[in-house]
Amino acid sequence: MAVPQQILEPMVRGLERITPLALSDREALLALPLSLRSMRPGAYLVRDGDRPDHCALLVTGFAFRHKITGQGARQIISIHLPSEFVDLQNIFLNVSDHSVQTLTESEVAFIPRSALSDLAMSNHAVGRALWMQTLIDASIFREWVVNVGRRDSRARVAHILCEFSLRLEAKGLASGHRYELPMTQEQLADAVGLTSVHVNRVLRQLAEEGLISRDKRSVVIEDWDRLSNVGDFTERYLHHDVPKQEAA
Amino acid sequence: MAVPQQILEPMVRGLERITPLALSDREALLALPLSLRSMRPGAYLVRDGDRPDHCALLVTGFAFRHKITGQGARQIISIHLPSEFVDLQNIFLNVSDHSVQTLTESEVAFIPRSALSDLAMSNHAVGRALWMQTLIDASIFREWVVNVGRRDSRARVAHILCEFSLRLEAKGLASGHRYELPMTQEQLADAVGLTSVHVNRVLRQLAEEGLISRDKRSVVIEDWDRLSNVGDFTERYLHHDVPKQEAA
DNA sequence: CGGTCGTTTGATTACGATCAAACGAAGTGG
DNA sequence: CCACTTCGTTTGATCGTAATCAAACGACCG
Repeated sequence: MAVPQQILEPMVRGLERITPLALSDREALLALPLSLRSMRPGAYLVRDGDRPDHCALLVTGFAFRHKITGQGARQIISIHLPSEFVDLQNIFLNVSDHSVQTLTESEVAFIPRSALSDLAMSNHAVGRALWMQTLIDASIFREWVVNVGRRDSRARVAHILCEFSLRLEAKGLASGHRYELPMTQEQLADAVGLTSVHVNRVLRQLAEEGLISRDKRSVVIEDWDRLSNVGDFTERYLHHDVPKQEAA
Repeated sequence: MAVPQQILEPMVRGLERITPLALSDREALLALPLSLRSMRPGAYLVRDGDRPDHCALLVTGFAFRHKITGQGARQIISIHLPSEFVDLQNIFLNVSDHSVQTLTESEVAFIPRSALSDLAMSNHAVGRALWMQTLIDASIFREWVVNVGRRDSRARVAHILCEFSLRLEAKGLASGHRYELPMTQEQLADAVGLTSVHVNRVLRQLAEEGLISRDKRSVVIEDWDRLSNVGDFTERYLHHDVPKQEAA
């Protein structure tokens, strides 16, 4: 269980990787009101069509956003790691256009929309950081359009494995291209626009070729160069280098 | 050729459809410095990897954003109508993660990044409006992920035809579900993740069934109910109703 | 120990890609 | 003004990737 003062701290550190924050900015963020709830795997944080009065922040655990088509097919639109906002767009958009569910047992901080939007409007640095976070989210959506629209099955799976590795490592949640993938193959399939049967075959083949190894949910990228090549992976879209670029 | 004072006016009206602006907010937007350029079809406004020092606003004409995969395939990520910003995320992201090209002969206003970000940070209403515009862009990206990830070819094409119709009508650029589609079938194919050959067959079939009719680039949606049903189209993701919802 | 959920494997099908070619419209230059 | 090119559309034939259908297996859990 997260200690109260530490609940928002990783989120603040995440924003600081995007843009500099003064001590007062950090304190304002840490002082945000919130209600903390434990959620079981598969619990809904937001439903398509909701008019949420709060934004959800993952304190611990993983979550995903998705939409269901009229034919009942599911497309997963993004995966979220601990310390990330899962529906920051609801700070200003009134009706949610998609659903968010936990992947794992999670602790979720619900922050009132008004408190978040007031802070974003009154504090320039915080507003800028939150806005930039939504811009980076959008960049990842764009890459996912490309992934499902123009890559074959091998590349799609390889690409998403590379993305997870870098995002987890950027948060210090993994190292050495080794991590726990908190998704079933069916969820992975819905993230890359394939069937779970086919994802299974692709994963097996990537393992046979020595690009990755797997055990249960754990993934090790054994050959980053070849896997990122197969997955046509370039990290620019993650914008992990934003502050460094500013200095350049 | 646009008259100087009127260059930014449609953009301002677009932002006002999103969130209320005071007279002073409108004047601040209209006073933004810009350099206006005429561009031929296919001209690049931004290139993947650029560090732009300005944001591009389409004054007249149409444009699209895209990425090219390592295998040379192109995925179109969004289409932009007159009066829209085509790369508003570059207000805060330093390196562009995709390219933007005109579809048609266009007039483009290049606004210095610093002028736009200074205004967004100093003027709450303008900042909020621009932020919301980037959030709506992101919502459309999410729907496109679903479109290319989980819909069959008929639905993909029908869906995008419905989207264009509503977006054009919202700007007063079309009415009666009748409009000029400023794209080749190959560009349409790259937007929906298909080949141009297959898009051609789908369009022909939709026309044979009486859902649409076509002549050159002009499209008429003859049966909105059936086409939106085939395309699994729901307009929520366009967030055209944002202000009305606020009042509710 | 049965039951559920997720993974794995095999057999067959089908949707959209690919390859190929003709056609039409618009633009260019002799 | 007409040949000629270029670009986009259209149609046909064949191919291949991933979907679908089906079933067994393994792990975890009550």
